Amino acid sequence: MENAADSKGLTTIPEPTLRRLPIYYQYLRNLESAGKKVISCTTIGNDLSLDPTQVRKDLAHTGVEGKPKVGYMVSDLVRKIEEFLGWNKINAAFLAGAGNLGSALLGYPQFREHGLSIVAAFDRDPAKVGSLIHGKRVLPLETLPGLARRMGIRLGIITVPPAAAQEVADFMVQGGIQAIWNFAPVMLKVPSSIVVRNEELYYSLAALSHTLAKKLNVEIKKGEEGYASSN
Amino acid sequence: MENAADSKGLTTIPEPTLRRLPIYYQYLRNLESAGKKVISCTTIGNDLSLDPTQVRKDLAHTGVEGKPKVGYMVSDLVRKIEEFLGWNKINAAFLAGAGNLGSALLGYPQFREHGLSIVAAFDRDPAKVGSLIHGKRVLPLETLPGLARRMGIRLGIITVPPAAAQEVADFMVQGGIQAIWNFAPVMLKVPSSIVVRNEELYYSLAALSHTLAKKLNVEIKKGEEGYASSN
DNA sequence: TAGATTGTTAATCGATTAACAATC
DNA sequence: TAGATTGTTAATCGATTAACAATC
Repeated sequence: MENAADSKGLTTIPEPTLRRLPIYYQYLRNLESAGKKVISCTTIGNDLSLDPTQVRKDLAHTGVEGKPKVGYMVSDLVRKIEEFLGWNKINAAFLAGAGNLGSALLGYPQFREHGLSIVAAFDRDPAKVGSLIHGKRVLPLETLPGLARRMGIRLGIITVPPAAAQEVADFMVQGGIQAIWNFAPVMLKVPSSIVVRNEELYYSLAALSHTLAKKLNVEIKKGEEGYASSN
Repeated sequence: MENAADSKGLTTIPEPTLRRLPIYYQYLRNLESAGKKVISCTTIGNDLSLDPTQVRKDLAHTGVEGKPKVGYMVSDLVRKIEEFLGWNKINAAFLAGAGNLGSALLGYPQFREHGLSIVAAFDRDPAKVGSLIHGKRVLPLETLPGLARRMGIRLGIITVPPAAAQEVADFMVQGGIQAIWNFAPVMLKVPSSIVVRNEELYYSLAALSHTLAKKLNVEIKKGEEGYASSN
C-alpha cells in the first residue's frame, strides 16, 4: 500500500534496488521477446542468482502487482520499471565534448530506448563545429546556455577534458539544465539543486582489476605452496 | 592487524568500499599534485561528504597506516590504493569489437594510468581488420584465442553487438582469458572461474533518470498545488 | 602537556533473508 | 481442493556511525 511519503514521491529507494532494476529490465525484455507472458519471482531469482524475496521487494517499489499462484505479467513489469526509471518519457539531452568518448555516446543506440535522446553536441574546436556526428550537429560551446534554455533541455552530458569540465558545467547550469552526467574526472561545483552523477569509466575497473589481482595472487601462492610442499 | 583470512587473500572487501576507493584515489591524486604531503580522515570526510570513521575503515582495507595527531602520508595512500586495486601492475587486455564504443575505449587515456593497457583490438569486419585505431592494430577475430594464449593475456573487453557477444566470450575463454569486461547487453555463459563484469552504460543512467523524473514530478505537483490553493 | 587524530570496539541503522498468512 | 506464489511482517546479517582508548 502507498504511504504518505510515497504519494508525495519522497520515498527514497535503496541504492542497491536502483542498481538491480536495469538488470531485471533487460532480463524481462528478453523474456518478452521470447514470447513469455507471465513470470514468478522464484524464476527471476533463479535466473539472476538473487533471493526471490528480494526480487519481490525490488519490484514492489515500482508499484507493480502480481497474482498469487500466477506471478507477474511480463509486460506489466516492463512498463512499470520504465515508468519508475523515467524511461517511458524521452529526456532530451545536450552533450558537451565531441571527442572519442562523446562521439561514442552520440552513437550509443541503447540510450534512445532508455529515455535518453542526445539532441546536439557542443565543442570548442572550430574544426568540429558544424559537422555531424552520428547524425547529431556539433555546435559552438558558447551557444549551449541559450539553446538549452530555449529548448527546455533538462539533462547535460559532459565528456570534455578535465580542465574544461567546470566551465561547461557552469554553462549548463546557466542554461537551466537540472541533471548532469559527468564523465570527466572532476568534482563539479554546482548548486545543490542540480543532480550530478559522476561516471568515470575507470571507476568500474576497480572491482574487476582488484578481483583479477587477487585471483592471480592466489594462484601464484598456490603454485608456490604446491612447489614447496611437494603435495 | 592482518588476520589469517587476510594473509591468504580471502577477505572479501565490502562492495561499497570498493566503489569508494577510486573516489579517494582521484581526490588524493589531486592533493598530491597540489603538493599536499599529509591528510587526515576528517579532512577527507569533509571534502568528500563521507563519515570520517568510514574513510578510516575504507583506507585500512588497503593496509595503509597513519600517525595519530598527524594523519596519513598522501603518497602512502596513493600507493596503497594502487596496489590494492592492482593499478600498479599493467594488465594487458584484448578488446573485441572495434565499433564506436570500442574505439572510444581504445583511446581512453585514463585506462593506462589505472593498470589497463589495451594492446590489440579484434573485429570480424574485413574493412576494419589491419587498420590502426588510436595506435592499436585491429586483427581478425579468429586469431584472438591463439594470440591471447601466446601473449598470456588475462583480460578481455567485449564491445561487439549483443548477438556476437557469447561467441566472443567463448573465444576469450578458449584463449585463457580470466576476466571479461562486458559492454554488451547479454548475460554471458562462461566457466565459474572466469570473472565477468557487466558494464551497460545505460545501467548508470537508471539512477540519474529516476532522480530527474522524480524531481520533475515533484516540481509539477508543487506547481499544481500552488495553482489550486492559490497560496 | 594538551589536543588532534588514529585504530578499534560497541551501537545503530538499513538491507537481505526467512517465515508465514492471504489468495488465486 | 491443494499447492504455488504473492505480499508482508519478523529475524538476521552486514555496513555505517558513534564512542573511546591509545598515541604522537
